[in-house]
Formats: sequence, C-alpha cells, structure tokens
Amino acid sequence: MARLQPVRGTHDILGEMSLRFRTIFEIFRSVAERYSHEQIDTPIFEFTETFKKTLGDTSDVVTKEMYTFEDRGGEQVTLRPEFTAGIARAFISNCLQQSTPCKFYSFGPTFRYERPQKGRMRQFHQMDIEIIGVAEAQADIEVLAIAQDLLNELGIAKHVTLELNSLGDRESRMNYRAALVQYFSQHRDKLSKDSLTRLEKNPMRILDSKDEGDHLLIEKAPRISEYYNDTSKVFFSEVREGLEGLGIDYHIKDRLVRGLDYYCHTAFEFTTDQLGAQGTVLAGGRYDGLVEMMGGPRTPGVGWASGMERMAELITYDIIKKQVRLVAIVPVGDKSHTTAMKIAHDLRKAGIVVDMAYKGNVGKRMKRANKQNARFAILIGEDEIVRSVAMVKNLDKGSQEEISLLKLVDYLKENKL
RNA sequence: GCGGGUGUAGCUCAGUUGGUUAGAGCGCCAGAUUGUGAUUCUGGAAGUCGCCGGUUCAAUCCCGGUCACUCGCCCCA
Repeated sequence: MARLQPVRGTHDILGEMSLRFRTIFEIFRSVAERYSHEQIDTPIFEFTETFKKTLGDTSDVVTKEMYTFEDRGGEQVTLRPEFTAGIARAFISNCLQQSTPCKFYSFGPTFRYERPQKGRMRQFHQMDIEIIGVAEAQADIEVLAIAQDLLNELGIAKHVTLELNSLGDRESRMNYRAALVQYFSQHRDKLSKDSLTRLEKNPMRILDSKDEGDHLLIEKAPRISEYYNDTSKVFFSEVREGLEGLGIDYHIKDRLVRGLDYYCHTAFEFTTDQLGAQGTVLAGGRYDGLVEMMGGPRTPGVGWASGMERMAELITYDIIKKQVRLVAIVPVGDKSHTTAMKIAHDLRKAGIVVDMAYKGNVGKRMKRANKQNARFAILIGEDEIVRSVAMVKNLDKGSQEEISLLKLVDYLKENKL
C-alpha cells in the first residue's frame, strides 16, 4: 500500500502515546502550579534574530538545526528550537521587569532540523520552567526541586540521576576557558578530530567528548573548580546546601558544561541509561546574561527544559492516566433509539462518559462495549421503556439488574464510574 | 552533516540458493448466536514483498539510487 508519510522526524500522537503525553503534562502542570509558577505560551515561531542573538552564530542549533523561512512579508522567521529565548523575548516585550520575579511554566512543540534517532525528532515537545529576575541561589534550588518532584511523581526518579556542576560567574568561566584552550592547544596532536573543531568553536565541550583518546587528556586537564572565584564558590555551595536540605541527591560532574556564553553558575542534567544515546531527560541552568544580551535590562534567570517524548518512553503503564471507563447505551430494536439517545444525553449532562454505537444489533453493540472497556452496558428495549427502567449490565461481573430510570445516575455514580 | 543496519498483510515476523497461486500468529470483518460482550468453532477480506531504475527468459530475492525507520557520531530535550 502506498503510504502517505508525515514529514521526516515528525509523528502523530494518538492512542496510548496521547495518554502518556497527557499524563506527563497534567503532572507537570500540577507540580509547577504548586510552586506558584504561571503558564506562559509564546508563539511557536519568532523572528530568526531572536534565536540567533541568544544562541550565537556559531552554535550547532543556529548553523544547522533551525527551521527558518521567509514569510510572505519577507520576514525571516524560525520555528522555536527551544523555549528560553522566546520567553526572554516575551519578558522584554511585555515589560515584565516591573513584576519580577516571574515564575513561568510552558509546554509545546519544538523544532530542530536534525537527523532523527530514538529520542530525537524534528518536531518534539518540551516542558519548560523558568524563573526570571532572581539572582539568589534559592531560585536554582527551587527549579531543581520542581524537576525532582516531577520525576518522582512520574515514577521515573529511580531511573534518573541529577548531574550538577557550576560554570562559575563570567570571570571564573573566562579564566577557566582560557586555561583549557591553553592546555588543549599544547596537545593538539593527541586530540580527536571532533575535539580539534571544538577547540576552535567551543573548547569547553571537549570535556564531554566520547572519544577514548580524549579521555586521557581530559583526565589531566585543569578542573573548573580550581578557577572559581569567591562569589562562584559561595553561590555553588548555597545551591548544594539547598539541595541537601531538601534531600535531593546529586552527583557533581565537573565536565558538564554549557557552550553558550550567557550561561553561568548552575548547570545540570537529569540523565538516564535507558534511552540509548539520548540519555538527557531534563536539563537546564542559570542564564544571567541572556535578557541583557537580547537588549533588555540586566536580569538574572534560571530554568530548565524537558523532552516529553523521552519522558513518555520512561514512564510505566501503571502511571498512565487511564481513560475514564464509559457506559455503553445499547438500544434494543429500532423503536428504542430515540429514547436511548435521550437517556445517553441525560447521563452525559450528569457528567457520565457515555458512548452509543451508531449501528448494529445487540450482539454487535455488546462486543463494541466490551472492546471499549465499558464498565456497564445499559440495555433499553421497548419493554424497559414502558416500565421506565433500564437493564444495567456490569460487564466486569457479568451480572445485570433493572434500575429505574430515575435512579440511573445515582446508581452509576455509586458504582464508581 | 558523517558512518553502520533494516524495510514482506493493520501489528509481530517466517519465506524464496532468482521460477508460475507469498505464508503464520495476533488483529479486523462475517456467521454459529437478529434481547446480551470477553471464551470457543467456522468462514472471509486484506500485500504493486518501501519506491524508482538496472541485470536477467524471469526480480520480493542480485546491483545502483532514493525514501523511511533504526544504531552510533556531531549536538542536544
């Protein structure tokens, strides 16, 4: 059969996957709102400049991963490859510096033109948390607490570990970066090909290299902790103490880095070994330079993003929010249709989930009810109509009894729909 | 963007050392059972063997290209 395929790297979300998404989002929303975060929805596309300015002209995301096009008015626009830039733009556009701290959560599709693999699509969905306007480490701690609560409630915390690092403030990071460049430049001949490119473009990323040969060099490379100035040290220890106070476990991974210039201090990733090469389930950090870089007032910020598809792979079936079990209305004989419809309508108005098939004899309709995992089938024939009753069959038990139409709603509710 | 693997029914997969009608299980549809489902039994539909081209008397099978998926790299959620 000739297939109509969706665009490469995009997927339809339906059936069980849709249930998984909904479960994840509802838990996310519930956790975020408990921390008094408010929802913000920014457009899924922005002027290309918004992303270029913040992500940098040389980053991979900008150079090869953006979905960019010219609209009919001649504007260069880009489908968002991440949330933070759009939210920071919205912060500036809406003059929200007047109402800091801004605690946001957001959710939606995100686009990167990449080669698809497991856990990596061209259109994927992220959940996002940001606190803008707070320079204190409490914000970092709180944002991590949200993440931890989310993972706990999704039942996947046991498969995930928090890797934590500090990049230090700007001064510390610049000094460290210089030291790294100097060190690796002395060992150019031993570096992998990829790492030679990184040395030019993004030297700190060498620390994350998967190349065996690089590992030996990385072992002896300068450590970022040796370059923290006093403010950086204090800030990092505040974050760590805060996490310990809340009982949030973490592992310091001093090779965890961020390439982009606006990142500072806290950087973290929740990773799992259950998703192949794409082990990062949730990641973020502090970005004190971002809003200013976009042309807004100097404003600190911290946040994270999490990939829903990756989460959806990890959650187990028992946590998935099941669809409410429905009641199937089964008219018996053509003359019962109108009354059956009316009963279905009344039950729906009472908040009960009802399905009535469009055709078929009783046997077919019962089969359908069973396939839909209905809890009750309600048979309504002329006989019942005359006596104002319904034959209610419990499909789990196989038993059935006549219930007065007047008591039907109460009966169904009592029997836990 | 780079390298490897895979592509047969809605799903999971057999199969053909190139040969005439391509199979199974599950699912789906129908009947046994026109006022009672999940079990059972019987029957049925469903495939241009991913697509295009090449080699051949003959290609689902061999070769090339292409598309999609997949594993890894780059990078990232």
